[in-house]
Order: sequence, then C-alpha cells, then structure tokens
Amino acid sequence: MSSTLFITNTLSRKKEEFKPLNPPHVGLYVCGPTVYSDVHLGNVRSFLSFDIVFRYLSYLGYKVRYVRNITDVGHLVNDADEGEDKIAKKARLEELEPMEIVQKYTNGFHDVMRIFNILPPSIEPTATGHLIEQMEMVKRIIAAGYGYEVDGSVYFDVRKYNEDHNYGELSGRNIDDLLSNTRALDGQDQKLDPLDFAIWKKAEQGHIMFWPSPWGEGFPGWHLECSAMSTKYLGNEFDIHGGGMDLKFPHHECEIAQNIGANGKNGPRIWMHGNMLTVQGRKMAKSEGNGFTPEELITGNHKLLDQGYSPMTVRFFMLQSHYGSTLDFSNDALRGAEKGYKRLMDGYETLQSLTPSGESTIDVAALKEACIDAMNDDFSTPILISKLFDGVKTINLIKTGAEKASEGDLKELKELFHDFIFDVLGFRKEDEQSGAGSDLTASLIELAISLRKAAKLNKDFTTADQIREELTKIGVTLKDNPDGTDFIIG
RNA sequence: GGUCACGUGGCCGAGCGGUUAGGCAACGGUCUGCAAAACCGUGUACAGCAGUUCAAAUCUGCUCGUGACCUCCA
Repeated sequence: MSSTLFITNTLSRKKEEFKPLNPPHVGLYVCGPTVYSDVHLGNVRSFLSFDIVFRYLSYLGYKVRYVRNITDVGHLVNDADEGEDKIAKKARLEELEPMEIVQKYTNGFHDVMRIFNILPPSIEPTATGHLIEQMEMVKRIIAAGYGYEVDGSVYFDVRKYNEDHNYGELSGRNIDDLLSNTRALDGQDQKLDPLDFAIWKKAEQGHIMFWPSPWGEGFPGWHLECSAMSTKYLGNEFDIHGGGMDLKFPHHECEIAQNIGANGKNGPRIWMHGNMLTVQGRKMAKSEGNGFTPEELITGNHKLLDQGYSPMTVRFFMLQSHYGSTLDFSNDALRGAEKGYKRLMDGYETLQSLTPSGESTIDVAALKEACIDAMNDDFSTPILISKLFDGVKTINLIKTGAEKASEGDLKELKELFHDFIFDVLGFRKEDEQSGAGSDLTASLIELAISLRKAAKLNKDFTTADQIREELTKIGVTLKDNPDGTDFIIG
C-alpha cells in the first residue's frame, strides 16, 4: 500500500509530504478552547478535524503526542472593559471565583468532546499551570532583544523582529499594510510601535487573576501560552500545529515570532488550519448569536433547527466535507447526513451477517487502497466516506447474491470497515433511539404485532391495517420484512 | 481600505488539465396482500466574459457575487 501522507501546510501554502522529525514519534499541538463559556458547534468542528488527524496518524502506526491546551487566563475583552481578563469579567458577573468558571466550562468542554466521540489529547496543559514557563519565555525574548518593558508590561518588538525575520509570513501580511490598519487598544501609547503585542501585561485595578513576576503583578500575554507549552512538551521544533483559520492572525503569527524570538526556532514544521462552520453563509460565532450548543442541536430546541440531530449524524455531516473548506450548516444538509449515516451503518450491520462463498468476485485490497489514498491526501474524509459507500453497495450486492465473497475476503472487509468507521472516522454506535422505551412498551407492541400477524394469516387485512394505523397514530412505525416485523418508536 | 479564500446539478459536497466522486431529494424497477422500509438502476452542473492548450470545472486576466482575517474568536 502507498503510505505517503500529504498535508496542506498553510505556512508554505502547499501540500507537502509528511516526514516526522523523529519517527515513529509525532508531535501535534492544537489550540484548545478558552473556558469562559459553552463551546458551540463551530468549536466542535475544529476539534473534530484534529481528532481525525490524531486518529489517522495513530492508525498509520505513529506514536503521537497530542497536546491541546486549555486557555484559562489571559485573553482580553475588547469592548468597554478593555484590558480586563475575559475570565475575570465573567467571574464578577456571576460572582464566582475565576477558577470556578474555568472548572465549570472545562467540564462542559470535556462533556461535549465525549458526546461527539472526540478523543482526549495526550496532554491537556493549562495556561495557569505554566506561568513559570511563560515568564521564562518572556525573559528569553527580552534577552534576545525582541522584548521591552514599560511600566510593568512587556511588549514584543515587532519592528525589531521584522528586521531579522519575517513577521507576517504565515498570514501573508506585511507590517506596512498592518500599520495603517491598527486600532486603538489598551496600552497602545506604551508601545514603541502599534504592531507590538503584549507578552506580559500589568494587572490593573480590579483585575482578579494576576501573579507576581519580575515585572510586577500581572498576567501573561494573549499569545504566549501556546508558545510556552508547545515548546515544553514538544520541543523547539515539532511536527504539526493546528487551529482554526481565525487564529492564523494574529495568534499564530505571534506564536511564530515568540518561538523564534525565544528559542531561535519556528516551532512547528507544518501549520494546519481548519476552516469555519457557517450558518446561512456566515461564520458561526458567539458574537453573531448563531451558535448552537450541542444540547440545542440534539434536542432541536433552537429557532434555526427544524428537528434534533444525533451527535454521530453531526459528526458524519462534518466529515463529509474537507476540513479546509467552509461548511454550511442547514436543516436540509443535516437531514441528508442523517440518512446517509444510517445507510453507512446499516451497511456495516449487513456486513456482519453476510455468509461467505467458495469464491470471490470482489476486490477488498483495491477498496482498502482507495480508502488509504483518500486519507493520505490531506485527510480527505469526504473521499474516504464515498469509498466506504462503494463498499456498502458491494455489501448489499453480496447480500442479494449478485456478488460473492470468500471467507477471507469477508474477514478483511469487516476489518476494513471496522478500522475506518470506528477507529479513523471515529463513529460510535448510537443506542437505538427508539429502543429507549421500556420493556413493557416493547412487550405491548410485540403483542400488537403478533395480533396483526394472526390477522394477516387469516387474510383479514382490514384488521391488520387497522392495527398498523393505530400504532402509527401513537408514533410506532411497523416495518415488515421476510423474517418478521420490526418497529420504530418516535 | 489591505490580505486571503470561495462561487459546482433541487440541497449538501468532492474535484489540483483529459477517465462515473459520494450522500440526500427526484424518477424508474425489485420485494410486499397493500404500505412503509430496504435493495438495484437513472438524470441535470461547473457565476459571467475573454485568453492559454490538441484538451479547462480545473491554468491566466477581467467582471459580478459571497465570505474570512486585519480586534477576543475553533
């Protein structure tokens, strides 16, 4: 099999062959959530994209150290409360300790990840747990001549840095363009240049989260934690850094500057950026008010949703598009995904019940190669899914007898489906929604079904249809098949 | 205003110069007492205008439209 993985590196803007620095080990860093409010589906898409990266690299046999941080301090709000820590602000509003907020939303985040079957990372470091490392990094940046202190705050000297290196390489900007577009921010008058950004910020009056430092009491700059923690756990140079497209500038640009400034190295070789989830063509974001929480999505309790959708339906929906493309969220698309996902899983179930033949008319090896090729092409889950549907068609044809599969081929096909559906794509069998009814309910329905069966045997179709219709009215759908009658509640 | 994307058939969504993407819906068929479900099969496309090429959805230019980033944001 071809095992060359290509990944789109947003730094070079090219698809590059993936060559780990220290095979079989791979270092993967992904920007995690800021835990000051509930995560929405847009966030989920991003973490799902990198869940696939983690899963597929593992499938290929790499030993992946996957680091995904929790941002529990340090991001500023931008409105009237300029300079105040987001988490601190929320804490005051709800009269809770900052770390209470952090804990609450961290728990919520983990719950959501579990719901969508997104695997936990190998290390999940917090910003507050790495203040020492961040201060040390500030010191190194100052020592290298790229940082300066003004009244308890330390800023990164972008202009100086740009003389030696290339600020804006990742996002394709040049600092002269940027200059004409900067807006008034807190501390702007302290900076040598409007482009400079804080790597340590003095705690103003009323600020709740702050720590002593060589520059006075304050807190780390907005971009510093990822540099500090990726360096600590993955080294000055590592393989992949991922995050949402909206973090490219300034966050990731600043990370690169800090890495080079402090360590003399870029940090990651490959940058991967996941694209946005949109709603009616617009980015899903808290500020737009168009974000669904997972709960709203599952229950369908949201003004933009016609019905509820299961977590795996949503997972399937998202994986039917490439992570680098925007994906538009709509009821029609979700409904389509719901059916498609069911078709795939039904195919998997059918596969389990297939009986082997003495000969084989199918080519499992070719299918497997097609699946691997799809994933090797920049984690193309949509292509992989289309290949699995080819497999479903084959499975159904085997069932009807139009195709034949030997015992060995069947075994391989089962392995293939299991590996790709559950391990790589990360789907999970969902409980039969319908089966949620009690044993008593099920027994009563079975009773009705047996009465109907008796009526059918007597050719009393009027009674048979009446039973079926009455059941339909109370939300029970009957499905006749050669072996008997199944039912679905709801 | 600057930077960067995108515009594919009823809907979603692949496509990276020449071969059917795929799913949903629609239509036809098989099965069934009927129905539902299931299964099999089938179609319509590349925003517009020029250009490059034997060949363009795919490359180039222009036009129109949409979006992201430039400020916290996955």
